[in-house]
Amino acid sequence: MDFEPIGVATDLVILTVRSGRLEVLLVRRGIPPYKGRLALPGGFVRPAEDLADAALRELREETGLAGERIHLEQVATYGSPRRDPRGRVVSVAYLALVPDPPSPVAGTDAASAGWHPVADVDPGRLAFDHDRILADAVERARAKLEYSPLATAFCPPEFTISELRAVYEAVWGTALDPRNFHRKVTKTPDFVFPTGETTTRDGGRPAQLFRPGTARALHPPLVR
Amino acid sequence: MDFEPIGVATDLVILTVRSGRLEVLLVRRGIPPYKGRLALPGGFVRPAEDLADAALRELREETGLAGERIHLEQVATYGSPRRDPRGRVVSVAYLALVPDPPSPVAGTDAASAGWHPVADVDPGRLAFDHDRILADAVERARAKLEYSPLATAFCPPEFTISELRAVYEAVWGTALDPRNFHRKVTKTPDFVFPTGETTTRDGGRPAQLFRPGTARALHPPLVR
DNA sequence: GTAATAGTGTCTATGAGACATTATTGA
DNA sequence: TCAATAATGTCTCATAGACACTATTAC
Repeated sequence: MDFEPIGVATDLVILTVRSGRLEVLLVRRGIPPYKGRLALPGGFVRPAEDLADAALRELREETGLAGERIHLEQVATYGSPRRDPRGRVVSVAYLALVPDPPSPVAGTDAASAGWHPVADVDPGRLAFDHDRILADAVERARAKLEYSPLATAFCPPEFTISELRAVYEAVWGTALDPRNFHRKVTKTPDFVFPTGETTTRDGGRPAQLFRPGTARALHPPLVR
Repeated sequence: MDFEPIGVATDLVILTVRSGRLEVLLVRRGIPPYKGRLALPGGFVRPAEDLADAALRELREETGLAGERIHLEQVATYGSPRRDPRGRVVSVAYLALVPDPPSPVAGTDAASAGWHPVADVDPGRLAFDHDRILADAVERARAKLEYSPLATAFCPPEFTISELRAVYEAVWGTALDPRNFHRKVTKTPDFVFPTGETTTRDGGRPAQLFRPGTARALHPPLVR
């Protein structure tokens, strides 16, 4: 077979919502190139490893989270010849959404990993082309909230409509009308299912608890 | 740098609309594996070549079309360890939309390349995992017609509203009301711009000619 | 009681779909 | 004349957004 070997890596954009803000997991690089700079977690794909498995492995190494409660999807592949000064590396970027509070960051790179508000990540501060990758992944997440039940991936297994709304407000950066939001979510078929339980953890009148529904797309979509 | 070399290729899903049908360009493989089977055009990325440039090069080799009038976008990357029996190959799939009638298929692989109605491509007939790649790309095209002005990429430089509607009907496989379609398209800001010219090539009363507008997204979206 | 949040009801403007009607060409 | 397609207008129903109002807890 006639081909030039190229390094294939995966980079992860791991997002969560904490205290009303959209945050991303970044690691501080301990070795050149870009030593000392913040970067997305990632690494090379192993010889017999599927791309998604490589992303899941990185996710586990960085957060200690296993796959069940995690939404993981491919975003895009970045392959400019000069994106890595060490040589030709093509990187497949994945987007992961984890509930708040995520398991404490643990694993081999634990010391250098931490959560950063997406709004505080200045352009040009990240290593490689990770600014672009982060921007593309965040835009993907924002767009998918409209027509998919993705927002529940940011929530604990059981959540209130208010908590779900807080996810939308954090990701979109806009305020939503609580009453219209409640009506739209509960009227969208199979978006969320009531558990029958209630909670007062948000204060005020007890709120119904819901679990993620079976819908894979929202009809009609929620609009920004 | 510590990585296992992996072959990186691009595969193209080149779509057009001909005589009211959505068609895809396929090549018949002359060598193993999958000798004699239909496949998407594609090839390995060169050492100093960007991914999109590799896709453009393949497009030019297969269709003789240069880049200006062509819509090209990345769809997804496929990297199952066993997707190519010859060894580990990761393929970045691109979607290309070309106007009808496209330039005659020419180039090195000309003899084996031809247009096939997407509806006639039976599952399991294509080489490698190209069935899946084709399905993903077609679904991407269908979805993007709703909220982007992408359909104009299937049209000649100047087109009528009827011709644009024929694109939607071919890609979506549904009939649309000509009157409501006309109203929605012409009312969507910057979707299409009138040239001031008319044509009678579709028969009947002369129709205004339009060029693609400057909009990058449609507000509101056209719905299927 | 007050404060806070949950949840329901109502009004209105907008937009989508159905479809009538008129306009302009070729044969 | 008729046939064909283009383009505009009208009607109705559904829904999104604004917001009044009631419900249920903690203090």
